[in-house]
Amino acid sequence: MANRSQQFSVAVHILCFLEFNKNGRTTSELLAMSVNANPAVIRRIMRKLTKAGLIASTLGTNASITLAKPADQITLLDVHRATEEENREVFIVHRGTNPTCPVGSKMPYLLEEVNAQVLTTMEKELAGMTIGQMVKDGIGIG
Amino acid sequence: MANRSQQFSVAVHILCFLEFNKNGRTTSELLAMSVNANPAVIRRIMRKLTKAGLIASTLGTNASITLAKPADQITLLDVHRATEEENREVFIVHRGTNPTCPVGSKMPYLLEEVNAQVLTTMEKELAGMTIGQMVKDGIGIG
DNA sequence: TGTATCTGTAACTGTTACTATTACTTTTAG
DNA sequence: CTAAAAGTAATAGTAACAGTTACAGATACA
Repeated sequence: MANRSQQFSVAVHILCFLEFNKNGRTTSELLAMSVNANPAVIRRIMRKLTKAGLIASTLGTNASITLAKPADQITLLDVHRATEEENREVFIVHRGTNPTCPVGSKMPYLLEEVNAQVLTTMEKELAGMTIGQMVKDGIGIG
Repeated sequence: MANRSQQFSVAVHILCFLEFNKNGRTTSELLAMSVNANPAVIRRIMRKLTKAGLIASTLGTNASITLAKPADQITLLDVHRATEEENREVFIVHRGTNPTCPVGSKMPYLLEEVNAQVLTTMEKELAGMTIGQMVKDGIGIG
């Protein structure tokens, strides 16, 4: 498949952590410890989640990070779109084909069609899963 | 998504070309011209397709490459499994999480479950598409 | 039987995209 | 005013892939 980033994984992790720890204060450093990554990496992904309206954060000494809406209303499709917006390919469509060849000239279009179909199916699947479910079923209410 | 390789794309291209040109002789150099890539790249992918029983090739002066079975019986799932066998992740599962954290210790397993579900759905979709269809509908019989 | 052609394969290089890291700015509670 | 934490940018390190070169192995054909 097409993208080699763990941003989706880490984003789901962040959101699950926020739900799990909703009664405590969560900082990027705390998240970094749970994910086992650099705080700057966490903040880089947070930026996307904030832009997508999934989390909110405050600044200053007692700064904290929280979910921007109930965990049951955050689907994995929301997370996927937030982190992989630029990358809409399930597999990389090779576009540098030979335009003078009857096959080569049509392949990119055909592959784009295949990709679109698969992506749609995949997104439908992701839309049925929520952060709330994952925490309830997989981690338990903290 | 998880893999940044165009091998699936090129593999589909190769198979479509073989079906389209089934009355002519196809060489790796001809394929390389259509794909617009180095013949060695073509042969690298051919190796996987041969191993998967999708194509057959002969050696020597009049060597040629052919489909090993009717194009209607080659699904995109076959192609996907042939090229992405080692890469069973739709997104990269981050496994280096903190094992002493109640969230971090469970995330890899939870993400693997999500991945398995999405992958299954995706594979079902790919199983419904064949090389035969693509050539018939998208390129036309040569 | 020798030679040309083409696949099979291995090794190396270049490129690209991602994570890790560092450092600095901005904001806000006390 | 100071400390703590998010926001952000720039750089370095790393890993995976495509591109390339080179050569070995097989076979048709003269």
